[in-house]
Amino acid sequence: MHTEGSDELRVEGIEKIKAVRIEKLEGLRSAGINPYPYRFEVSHKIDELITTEAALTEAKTMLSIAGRIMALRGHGATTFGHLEDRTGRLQFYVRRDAVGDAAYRHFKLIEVGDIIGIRGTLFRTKTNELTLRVDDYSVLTKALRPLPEKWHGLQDKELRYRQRYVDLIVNPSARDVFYTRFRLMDLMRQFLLDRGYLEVETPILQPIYGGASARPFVTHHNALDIDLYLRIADELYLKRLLVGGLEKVFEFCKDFRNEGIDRAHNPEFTMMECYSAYEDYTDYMDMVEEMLRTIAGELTENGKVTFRGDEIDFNTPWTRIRFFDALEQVIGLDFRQMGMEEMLDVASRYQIDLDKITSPAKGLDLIFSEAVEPTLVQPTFVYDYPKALSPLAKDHRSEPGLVERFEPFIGGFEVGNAFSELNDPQEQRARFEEQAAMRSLGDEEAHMIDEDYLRALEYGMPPSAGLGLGVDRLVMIFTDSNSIRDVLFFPQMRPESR
RNA sequence: GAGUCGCUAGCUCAUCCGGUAGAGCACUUGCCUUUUAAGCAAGGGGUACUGGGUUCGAGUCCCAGGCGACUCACCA
Repeated sequence: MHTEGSDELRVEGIEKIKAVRIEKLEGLRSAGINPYPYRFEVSHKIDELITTEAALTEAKTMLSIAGRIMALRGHGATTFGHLEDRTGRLQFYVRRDAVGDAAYRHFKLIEVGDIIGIRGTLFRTKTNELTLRVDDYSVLTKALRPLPEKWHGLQDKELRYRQRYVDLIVNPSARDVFYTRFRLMDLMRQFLLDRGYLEVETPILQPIYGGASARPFVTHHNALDIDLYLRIADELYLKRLLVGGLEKVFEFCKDFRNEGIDRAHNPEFTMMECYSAYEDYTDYMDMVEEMLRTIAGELTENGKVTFRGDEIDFNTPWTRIRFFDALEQVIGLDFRQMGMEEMLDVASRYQIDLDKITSPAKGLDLIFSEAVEPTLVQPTFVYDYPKALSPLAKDHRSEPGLVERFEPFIGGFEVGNAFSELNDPQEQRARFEEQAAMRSLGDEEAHMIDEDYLRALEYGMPPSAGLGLGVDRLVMIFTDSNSIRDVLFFPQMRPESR
């Protein structure tokens, strides 16, 4: 790319800044220095230097670290700067008489944002800052663009989301969120592996979508000439594996739902779904409680997190309340025997759009979301849901009209969904047919009839508990993030114009 | 989807009632061998999101569009 030439003087703005940096890059090349070499021998990460300083200084150990230059302060024949690697930030000190005239001259072609490796020994400056005295350095990567302002960092949320790589360079708080995210996923994975679960993978491209109520993305396979759906859940595949005898399985499942984007929703998001043969939903309430207590214990000092100003405590046993009891507790009415008219009256008190109440079950669902959910700040299980809302859950063993289902709530957020899994193939077929009827009435989110899944159930699926946890939402709670975009590296955005 | 707010230098932000578009950081140049938010000094850098309109004159007022943020409504 040749942007220079006769009108070089007219190159301004970011192009001018890049041109200057390219000029320095060429300066390095003409001095025989490759600005993009292949490797560098790193002896220590910066946090190791900090923690083992005394021994290293005592032994005058020759050290090497690598990272990005975040600050430079030149003073003629000396230069101070800060180098940052994944573990921390360290001051370095370059002297002309230590590195030599030529190397010092070439060092002037290095600037903030470049990645370098340095070798030297530790000392403390007269202001007592731990510093690496540089004997020798290597340019590792020349950067052509300047970093954002060092004090305020990158503030513009749009830029932070679109150019996450820059956000991660300059905003430590952004890095922290993602370290927490992936540590949480590791802890969840280890918790399940420790209990004999097998981590599996199931299809993302599915000929029939199911396992949740949502509109899917559709794509097309050319060779087979069929439409395929990006999965909205992996539930029905994991339960096929239970039929196959795998007994305990889980998957970190990227799901895709073709719906709106807002603070709590991204078109692709991550669920963790797990299933265990010979257990039921009460076992899984215990497990979820223990899992989150374990995770909170590892991620926090005291098992407590602050989310939107509320302190959430994972140490104490969770509140467990039945769906209708929760409604009664908040609203003061028994919804079990309530007629449609009275329900509509209640719904109108909570500013619910009455047109959305297409069935008694839907009305209960909406009233619950509006009136009860926001009150469930401390970890709470709501259980024993109306059957009509749960086509994949098993009938309640003693209460007709209910299913053995629970949802964990934290910080006013629904963070998951679990049940004793319906494994009666005839009952499942009947439930699918109800869904199909709703579909034909125009409910695009109702389930499709999955004949292969029914065939699998006909071979026999052991009594099982199943659970889906919304990973993104849990990360939001553990990082006190207000938006799902803050816990996804690359949230979905409209394409940049131009 | 609705409402509110925002978009000015690479970044962070000013520009008061419509009157020549400014600062800090970054960058360039000079000086400087323990500095540190930024050593000291000087200098360069602008399609004010886009397109219309009003006006002698628009970053500023009006209209339309683009992108985003926040709040609300719905789905995890």
